[in-house]
This record gives sequence, structure tokens and C-alpha cells, in this order.
Amino acid sequence: MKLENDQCQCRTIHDDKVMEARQRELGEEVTDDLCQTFKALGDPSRLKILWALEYEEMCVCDLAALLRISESAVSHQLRLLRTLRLVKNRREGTILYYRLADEHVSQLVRIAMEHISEIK
Amino acid sequence: MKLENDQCQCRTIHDDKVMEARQRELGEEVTDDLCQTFKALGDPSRLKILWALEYEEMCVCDLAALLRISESAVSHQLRLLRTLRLVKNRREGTILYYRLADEHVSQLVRIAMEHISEIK
DNA sequence: TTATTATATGAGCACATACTCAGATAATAG
DNA sequence: CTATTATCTGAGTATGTGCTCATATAATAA
Repeated sequence: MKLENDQCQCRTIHDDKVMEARQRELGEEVTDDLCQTFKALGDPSRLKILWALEYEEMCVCDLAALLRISESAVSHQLRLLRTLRLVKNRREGTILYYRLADEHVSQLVRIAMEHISEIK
Repeated sequence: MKLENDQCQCRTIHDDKVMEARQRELGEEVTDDLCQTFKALGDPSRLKILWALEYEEMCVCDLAALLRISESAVSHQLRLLRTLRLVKNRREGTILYYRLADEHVSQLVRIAMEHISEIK
């Protein structure tokens, strides 16, 4: 058992493991991008929006009616999902129809469902 | 174009779509469980922990040294990950070695990486 | 042009959460 | 038993975030 004090007072028991793990570490930017994606899926309103859009495109009004929250709230969430390129939209007159940007959301939800069904 | 005011002042443009979406809606409990899982992956410290454990089991000290945060902070996060059955541990004397509970975390991270790499 | 409809957006607030700190447990050594 | 080591945990705090409200913008209709 080995003790080592560095400036942040961290004890390190297995230096070799820590060193190896550092080789494999994700960059800060990649980590943050991944977290933003997962965080987007980690809110009930946004997850419901994405789940609804997996089946067919919908407008802001429809999503607000479905989730029983304000259109403003939906719009705020859609902006975030747009920024993360999880949804896209197309305009038809004054109406904006939103849809999933790609297959990844569906895949992520499906795997997470597998997980929660196996641990219950 | 159809206007309909219910008690929560929501306009619904496409009643049919909303009705269909309601049939497919996830239950509240499933939604919350999914969100908790994604939220767990949506924090940089927890994601780094999970990413490290994907390669090999590690103890609290090692993870604290790797992430350069306190052991207490690591322990708090590991408790959450344990509750969500994302990690497991085994005891060897006073040391607890943590590892991933199943394959789902790896799969989720891999798909999320695909997503962020395709949108850059 | 003005009016209407659908959506977007900034500010503010209430609640959630990730950390620190102090102290409690659990296993082992002497 | 006591001392030490590794980990856990509750309370407090600072930051983050999801909503509401008011207002702005964009496309269409009259």
C-alpha cells in the first residue's frame, strides 16, 4: 500500500491504474459534448418531446397540448434540442414542424429502456 | 386550421397527431426512470467515472486522484450510480472496487459519441 | 398597411444539484 | 481493546436549470 500526497491532498492507492486511466481519458470538450447530449435526454419534458417526434413530426402547439405545458416552455426546450442537433424543423407557412435529426435518439432511448427493465 | 381552447389554454392544431401521440406515450414512471439514467450520464464527473470503470475496476481513492476531486465527491456520485444500478462494487479488506454493472453504459456512450462526431 | 397566428426569446424566480466540510461507519492491524 | 485506513453520509452553499410572464419576431390574411 502506497501513500502519495500531491498538492490537492489526493491519496492514490493504485498509481498504475490511474496512469492507465489517464491515457484513455476523454478530452474535456468531448466529455462536455457527451454530457450535454445526455443532459438533454435527462429532462422529462425534453424526453417526452423526443419520444413523440420519434413517431412523427409535430409543431410547437401540438407538443404543448401533448405535454400539457406552455408553448413557451416547449419552444425553450426545442431551442436547446436544436442547438444540440437532436431535432430539426421545416417551415410550412407560419407553422414549424419539428422532427428528430437522426437515429441516435431512438437508439439511446431503446438501450436505456433495456437497462431500466433489467434492474427492476 | 382549427382552434380549440381547453382549460389550460392550449391551442391544438393537429388533434389527430396529439391523440396518436397519447397512445404511444411513455408512463410517468418509465419516463422518470429513463431521465434519471440519462441525467446520471449527463454530469462530467459521473461520466468520467463511468468511462474509467469501463476499462477496469477502480476504488474511490483512485477515481478521486484521476478526476482530481475529493473522495467525498466521488463517493457521493458513486452512491447515485449504485442506486441507479449503473455500477457495482466488491470489497477487498477496507477497499471497495467499483465496476460497471452491465454493458448498457458502454453502449450509450458509444452512440452518443457517434452523434457528437457527426454533427461537428 | 394593420391584424392575426405561430413561434422565439429575455428576465426573473423557484427548485434541483454538485460540491465542501465535518463527522460517522466498516474492516483491519497492533 | 485502540488506532488507522477507506469509505460513507448529512448539512450547508453556490451554481445550474426549467418554468412563467411579457414581449419580440416571422409569415400570412385582409
